[in-house]
Amino acid sequence: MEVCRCKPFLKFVLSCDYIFPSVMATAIKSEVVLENAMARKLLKALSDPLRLQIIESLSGGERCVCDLINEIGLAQSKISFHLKVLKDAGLITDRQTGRWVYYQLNIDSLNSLQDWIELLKESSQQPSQACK
Amino acid sequence: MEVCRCKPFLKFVLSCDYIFPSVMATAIKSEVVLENAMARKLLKALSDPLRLQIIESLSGGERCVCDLINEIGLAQSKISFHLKVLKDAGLITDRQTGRWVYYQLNIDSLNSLQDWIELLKESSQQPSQACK
DNA sequence: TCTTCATATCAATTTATATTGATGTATGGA
DNA sequence: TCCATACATCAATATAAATTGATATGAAGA
Repeated sequence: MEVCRCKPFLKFVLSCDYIFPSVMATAIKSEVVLENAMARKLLKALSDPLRLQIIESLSGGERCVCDLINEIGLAQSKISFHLKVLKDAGLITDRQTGRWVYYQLNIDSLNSLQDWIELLKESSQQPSQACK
Repeated sequence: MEVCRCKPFLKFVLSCDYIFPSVMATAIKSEVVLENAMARKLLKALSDPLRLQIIESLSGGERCVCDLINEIGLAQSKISFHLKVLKDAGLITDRQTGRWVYYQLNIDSLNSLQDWIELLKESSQQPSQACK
């Protein structure tokens, strides 16, 4: 009995939001295989211009919401909304100190995304053909 | 005169749809720096479940639209719509033979995306801080 | 030329996402 | 305890994207 190897090519390993332990912040490769659904969440979060602007801001280091509001110059509710989307995707983490909430870029999520793309590439470079 | 290095950290090099010459199909690294807008287009294109399914199909090799319709089992106009989005993002290329149009995954676009993410990571790992 | 098949495109609708302005919540200082 | 600040959340609206069913295009065979 032969099985067609064309279709499902990405291993489904993780399925929740607890994917990026900040513990492994120094890892170069993520060692974590993203589930497609999680990868899509990351991709969609990054694909918005405002959110990308936030990410760029955070790439300069930790920022509180008020910093971001000043840097980007937009309504607070707007910034908060997009911070939530980014946080839900695992791209950023937050930390509260007094009245301030500081957000930080989560490099692990970017590593995981790179690895996920790598898998996509690898699976497509197999010489397997036209299973029909 | 000091310039704040916090903000703009991605080089803007290319700005049109002619980014991925199929010529360089064997390159491992893309050698192409994606403009943010183009990167966002790629990210958004990949973030849709149906389009990802199409990409997965195409990772098994070239497919005509009718193949995709059979494999995925959805309306033709739907498939065509998403193929267009993927093509506009540079993720796939097409080639017509008679009545059939064959689509193929463009690995270069994935390389470029990986490199773009790499830049994002690198810029955020600089010890530059709090320019305010 | 007429017909069929493969695919693209379109207009109308539905669904998802983002924006806005307002209100809620928790913290710290007076 | 009262007020101001920092941020989150919400309801209403606006905008963008996807779906649907129909029609258009263009190639190939009769």
